[in-house]
Amino acid sequence: MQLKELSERTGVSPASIKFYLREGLLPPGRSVHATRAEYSEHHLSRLELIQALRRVVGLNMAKIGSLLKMADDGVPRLELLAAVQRAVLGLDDVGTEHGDLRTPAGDAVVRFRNWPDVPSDARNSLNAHLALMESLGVPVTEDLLNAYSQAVDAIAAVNISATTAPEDVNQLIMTAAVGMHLHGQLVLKLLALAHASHAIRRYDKDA
Amino acid sequence: MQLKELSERTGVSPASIKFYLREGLLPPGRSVHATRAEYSEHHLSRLELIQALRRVVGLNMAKIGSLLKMADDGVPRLELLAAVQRAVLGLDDVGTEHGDLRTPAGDAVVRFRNWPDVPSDARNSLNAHLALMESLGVPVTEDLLNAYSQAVDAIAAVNISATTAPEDVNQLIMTAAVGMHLHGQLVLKLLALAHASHAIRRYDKDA
DNA sequence: CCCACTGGATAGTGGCTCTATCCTAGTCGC
DNA sequence: GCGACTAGGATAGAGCCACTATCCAGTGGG
Repeated sequence: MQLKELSERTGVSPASIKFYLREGLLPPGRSVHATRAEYSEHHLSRLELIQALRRVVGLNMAKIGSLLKMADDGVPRLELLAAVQRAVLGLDDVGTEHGDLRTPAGDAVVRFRNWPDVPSDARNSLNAHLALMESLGVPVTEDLLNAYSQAVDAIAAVNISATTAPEDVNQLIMTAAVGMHLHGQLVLKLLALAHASHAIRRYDKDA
Repeated sequence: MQLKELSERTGVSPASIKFYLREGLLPPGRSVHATRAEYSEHHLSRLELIQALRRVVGLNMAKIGSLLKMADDGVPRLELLAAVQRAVLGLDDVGTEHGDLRTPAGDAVVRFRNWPDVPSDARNSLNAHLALMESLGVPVTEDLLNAYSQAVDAIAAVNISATTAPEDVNQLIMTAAVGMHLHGQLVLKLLALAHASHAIRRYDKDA
C-alpha cells in the first residue's frame, strides 16, 4: 500500500506520517521508484503501535523512538520488556543514574518479601523514590511498606500468570506497554476508590 | 516582605512570581503604595504550595488554579480533598462527565469489598477505565479485580489512619496532594519491582 | 537625591507535536 | 499523450504551555 492508504487505514494524517518518517519512528517504505513507495503490514502495525504509545500510554517521541530502536536492533525480549517497564512507569525520569543506590527500607522490602536480591531499574527507582519521600518529609514506615509490598506481591502473582507474549515485536511492545499502563492506572483508581470508601465509612462513624 | 525577598526565600524567580500574580495563582500583596507591596507568610506558603504542585506532583496551572480557588472560596475540607484526589490522580482527564456510568465489574468490586455503594469521582473514573480497558481488548477478569481490590483495600486501611490534617489550607492541600502523589507512585514502583521479581523467579525456574 | 525596587504591560523563548505549503519529478489510468 | 494525482524533500508555521525578558514610569529608603 502507499502512504495515503496507510493514512486512511490508521486514521493518522499523511502529514503526521511524513513527520514520523522524518523522525525515524517509522522506517521508510520500499521505494518503488523516485516518487512512489510501498508500505507493508509491518508499517501498519508499527504505526498503530506508535499511536497507542502516544495516545493511550502517553509516551513522548523520544521514549517511543528508543523503544522502537531496541525492537529493530533485535534486543532480547526480557531486556525489551524491561525497557518497556522503564518507559511506561517513568522509572528513569528521576535520578536513577547514580549507579545502584540502596535504602534500608528498600532492602528490607526485598528481604521480607523474599524477592531476588538483585539490582534492577525497578529497585533503583523504588529506592530513589523512597529517598525522595524522605527528603520531602513524607514518612514511610516499615509497617506501611510491608502492607504495600504484600499487596503488590499478591497483584503481581495474579497478573504475571496472565501474560502471553505474542511473536510480532510490535505487538509484544503494544501488549506489554498498554497492559502495563492500564493495569497501573487500574490499581491507582482502585486505590482512590478504596481511600474514598474508607474515608466515607470513617466519616459516617464519626458523624 | 517584598517581592524580591519572597523570590529569594523560595528560589522562584521574580519574573515567575509576577507571572503567578498575573495568572491569579498568587493573590496580590498588600499594596503599601503605588510602587511597593508587602507579602506575608501566607504568600510564602502559597508559593511553596504552587511549586510543590508543579514540580513534585506535576499538575498544570489550570488544575492548580482551580484547587487554589476552592481553597480561597472556603470550600469544605472533604470536598477540597475530593478535588485534590481528582487533580492528583487525573480522575477527570477521561470521560467521567457522562453522569454516573456503571460497569458490572465495578459494581461487583464495590459489593464484594463491602464498600459504600455511592457514586463518586473515583468510582466513575474506575468504571470509565474498566470500559476503556474493555474497548482496548485488555481483559479484566473478576478474579483479577478481586485480587487488586483486596490488595488496595489493605493499603487504604493502613494509610488512611496515618492522615492528620493540618489547619492551614495551603498546608492541607500540600500534604494531601504530595502525599497522594508520592504514595501512588510508591505503589506503582513497588508493583514494578514485584513484577520484575516474579518474572525473574519464573525465568530462573524455567532455565 | 538617587538607585534599587515596584506593578503593569507586552513580547519573546524553548520545548514539544504536529500541520501546512511549495516544489519537482514521476506515474497511473483513461 | 495528458492530466490528475502521488511521493519525497525541504522548510515554515501553528498551537499549546510555562515561563522569562524587557521596558516603563513612579517612588521611598538609605
